[in-house]
Amino acid sequence: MYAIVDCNSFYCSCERVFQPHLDEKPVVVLSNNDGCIISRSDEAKAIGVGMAGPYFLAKPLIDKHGVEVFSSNYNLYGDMSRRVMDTLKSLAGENNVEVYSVDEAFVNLHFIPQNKLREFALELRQIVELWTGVKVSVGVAPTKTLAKLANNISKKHKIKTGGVAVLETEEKIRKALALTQVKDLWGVGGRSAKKLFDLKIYTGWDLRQMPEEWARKNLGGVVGVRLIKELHGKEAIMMDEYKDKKMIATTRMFGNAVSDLADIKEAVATYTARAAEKLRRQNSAAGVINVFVVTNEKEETTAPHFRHGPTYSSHIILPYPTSQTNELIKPAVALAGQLYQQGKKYKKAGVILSSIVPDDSIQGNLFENQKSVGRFLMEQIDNINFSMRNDVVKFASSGTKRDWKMRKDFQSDRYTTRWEELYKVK
DNA sequence: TCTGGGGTCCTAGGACCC
DNA sequence: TCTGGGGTCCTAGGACCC
Repeated sequence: MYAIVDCNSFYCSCERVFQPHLDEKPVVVLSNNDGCIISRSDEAKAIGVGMAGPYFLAKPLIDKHGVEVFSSNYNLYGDMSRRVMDTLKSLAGENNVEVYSVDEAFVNLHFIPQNKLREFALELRQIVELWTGVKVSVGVAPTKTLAKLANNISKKHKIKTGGVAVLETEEKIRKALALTQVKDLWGVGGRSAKKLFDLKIYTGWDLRQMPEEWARKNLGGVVGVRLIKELHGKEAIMMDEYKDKKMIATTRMFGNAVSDLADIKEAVATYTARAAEKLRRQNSAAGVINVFVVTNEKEETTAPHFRHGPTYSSHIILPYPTSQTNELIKPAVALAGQLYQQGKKYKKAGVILSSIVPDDSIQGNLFENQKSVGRFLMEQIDNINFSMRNDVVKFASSGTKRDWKMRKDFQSDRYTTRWEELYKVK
């Protein structure tokens, strides 16, 4: 049996831990650049604030009801996430916890007897809240897909379920599936949902009746087969141990559209430095660097209400894999220079590192002289930047003025990761 | 005026090989 | 005019996730 533990309105909950007067009040958290709404408290949902909608559209509603608004504070959320995950690991054992996202983890419950499942799930829930201040919902079932389904149920009926739903019998699974629309199943996105709807397959139970071979042909091949199996309670998606990332990206919208090559280069250099830090944190090196820019040109698109300009991208295969900021910034900035077109306005840029290998197994290139600033210097920079403020030490090409930096008009303090922003009791 | 930012896995099809 | 039958590796793009 598996549990999925999911933090309720995670980003909002993090803000509330340090501003308890906002409990029971409507709260929302915005994406970078204060663009979209990415987390809503139950009270905000009740008022009718939509998910992932643009902030400016929801603003009248938000003002009318006095909804508390926060810019995203990823330093805080990242640290709170670590605390929640550490708590789960201490209760269930490190090897039984798979961190699935910033606010979700699967827990393998093989060590819990059938008649104690609910008890243990409730304990997880209570202790996480006690130790971190974050409320979670727990779904328990024979497979990950069904556990996600149980979790949806526990969330939808918080009061009745106590935040915990356990699907341990065929009867309960059947009922739950019959009450669930296919689009709400884990692994069914918009495209498949529409296809299924056209085929008159409406509920999870309907879908479970379909043969695996049908799913192989009509529902994304092996992906569809796995889904059907999981709905039958046959485990097809196993616990995953932690794996290094195969791709590392740092991309941002600009606060304002920029047209200067110097600004673009500055942004790309900064993103590269950030991506290189992520790379070093997992002791990897990258063999390919990809840079892209997005203009604000109008473009014919299938989604006219959500207009991005065209994306221009290009990549370089590095002479040898590296994780050193200076070795990555040079080609990245060069790519930015190639992509840049005078007279266009740019609203976004990004850097993607791929062909990632462990950095202790870097294959030397016979023809390149691998003289390096050395990992030592990188480590020192990372340590200083981490323990002090961000970016006390940075590369000159990252610039210093950053006109292109994003908007963050409502940011809370980084209570748990910066001494000078520590939560003040009095 | 203003619309995140990450990731994963899978498949199809092309290039190339014998 | 006729034109096999495998393989592998790589990439782009689709679909999905939070």
